[in-house]
Amino acid sequence: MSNQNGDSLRPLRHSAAHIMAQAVLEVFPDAKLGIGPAIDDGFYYDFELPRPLTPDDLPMIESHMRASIAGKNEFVHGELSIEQARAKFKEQPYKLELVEAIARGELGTHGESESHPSETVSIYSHNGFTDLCAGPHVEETSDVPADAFKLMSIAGAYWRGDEKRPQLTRIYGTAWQSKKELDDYLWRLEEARKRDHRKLGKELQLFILPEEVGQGLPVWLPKGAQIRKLIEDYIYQNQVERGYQHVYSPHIGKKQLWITSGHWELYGDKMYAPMDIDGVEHLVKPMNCPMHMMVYKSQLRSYKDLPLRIAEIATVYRREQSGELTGLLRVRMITQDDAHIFVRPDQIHQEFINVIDQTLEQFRVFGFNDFQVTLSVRDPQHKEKYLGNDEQWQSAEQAIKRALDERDLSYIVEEGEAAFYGPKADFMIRDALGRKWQCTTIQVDFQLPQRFNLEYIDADGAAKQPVVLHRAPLGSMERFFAILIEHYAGAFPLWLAPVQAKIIPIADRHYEYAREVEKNLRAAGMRVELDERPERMNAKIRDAQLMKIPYMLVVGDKEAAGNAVAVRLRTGEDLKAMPLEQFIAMARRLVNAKSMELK
RNA sequence: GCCGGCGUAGCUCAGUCGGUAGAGCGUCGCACCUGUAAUGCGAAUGUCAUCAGUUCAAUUCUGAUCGCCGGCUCCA
Repeated sequence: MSNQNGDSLRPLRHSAAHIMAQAVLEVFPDAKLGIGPAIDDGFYYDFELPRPLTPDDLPMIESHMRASIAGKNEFVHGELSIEQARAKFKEQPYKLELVEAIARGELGTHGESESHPSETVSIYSHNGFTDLCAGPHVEETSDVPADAFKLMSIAGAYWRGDEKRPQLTRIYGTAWQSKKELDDYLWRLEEARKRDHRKLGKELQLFILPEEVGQGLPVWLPKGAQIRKLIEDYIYQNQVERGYQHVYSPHIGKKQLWITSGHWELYGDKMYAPMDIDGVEHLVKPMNCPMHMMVYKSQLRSYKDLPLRIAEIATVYRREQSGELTGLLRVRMITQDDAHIFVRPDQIHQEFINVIDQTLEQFRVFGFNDFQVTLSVRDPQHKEKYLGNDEQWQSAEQAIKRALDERDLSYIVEEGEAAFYGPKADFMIRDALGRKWQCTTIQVDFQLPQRFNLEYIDADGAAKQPVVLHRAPLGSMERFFAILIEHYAGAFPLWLAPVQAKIIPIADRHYEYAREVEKNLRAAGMRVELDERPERMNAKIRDAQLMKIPYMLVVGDKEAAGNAVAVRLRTGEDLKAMPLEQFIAMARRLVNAKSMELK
């Protein structure tokens, strides 16, 4: 979770990490130290320990930390030559590795982002403990308030993020200026957990992930499926208005399709094992690209046909690592709002703008205004890793940059993060717990047109190669739905609410009128349910409230007499009785406007 | 996949220092007929994740398996 204090809290968190490292060394004198940076909401430190750590060990480490804090020891900054550092950290193999990396210029030496070979390393010492550290730190240990830090969890983390290196024990902690800030932070975490899509998905009966079906394979329950259908209908309509043509394609196909596309070689390990069908290997489709290439090739294309926009809300299957699966955010069945746009090189820029506009429009409709854009470009040092010539890359990267600039989007450029087939722009959204997830991707592709021999006949009569734009504005239905649930905390706007209104008769004698109301609202296109359980009105209101249903329509003697409904909003507001026709008109207006409001 | 934690009724959870388990909600039945967040009474409900081992006896101890949760880029 980011916050404005992030930077000012860095020294405090850095120091807390150091105090923790010393505490761990007091408990485990043989521990080997990895790294211990300050992070968004706290700090961590990686250790190689003689035995596995359990959460029960944390209070003991915390109490060592408190003792250290009470000692009021100064943090002293120093510099060592590489030689001195090698001697100083000779018992600490991980630190030594970092010293060598700094000497070679693979790591920044003083916190700067660029790195270059260095003659010296920066160190900090307190109370006889010296650590390799760029800093900054607080003045003394007691500047870390003893009641404003907490060790949160233990995790495994590969040394320098590399699966092939040893796995160290990571201890996560959080640290703040005051106990109140810590309590606020813990409270925010608690609130975030309340809107976790996995919890709400269960409570609101939106989806399940049955063990019997398999990991990462969701089953959408009626209410969740209703919402998804509404999202898909919106996407479909929006795309038709923007000149897209929708297609359907098979869920399996010959393996050769993905060999041709190059995906098999790169992502073969993430695909489900090929199946033999009459002696020919087939794959469950891991991406749609080849299918849409077939659509393009189904006839000879003219330059006048471009851009040709081929869309499909299509499900693909990918074998994501089991440990990476998270609710609906990371699944093995992925339904993309996919499309491939075939353009002439001179159309890349305009079409990129079109897709950006489409993405922003769609996000806005769903109530999102806060995301982070990254532009992934080629690593200029290793141009050989990418397909396509300099001119193509430069013009494509420039086209994307100009498009982002023209739409006033700030973005981070990530060199070397481009796909091998072309540059891309990604949009990230945060979930309730502050984790960032990629939704949108817009990619330029020079490779597929070549691999599939795509052509169009240009104005001069010559056959030329189109460029393909891959794009998925919302990303996947699964991930987007998860983020949507958390964004609204389950209280969906009227146009998306699976049940828009609950009809609540007060007594048995009102059932007949209640059924009439139900019939009229259904006829008016509303999604309504009638609560006919033998419960009291109060209980029915409570249950509708817990299901976050936008409207509760109470009907009793008065309403039956006046062909009315008493409208209660899920916000608790009472709109009092109004004629049924008036309620329908209000709801219809709000749905058509895709409004977030309920009145 | 790897490290750590967890796995008890549909849901949320308690419990058994080894003697085959309980609450609330939900479900079902009966009564109540109610005006804006839980009416009362009664009933049913579990291979205590799975499989093996130790034991007279395992839901409890041990091991394996499956699943879930947190973590595995963020500048020593």
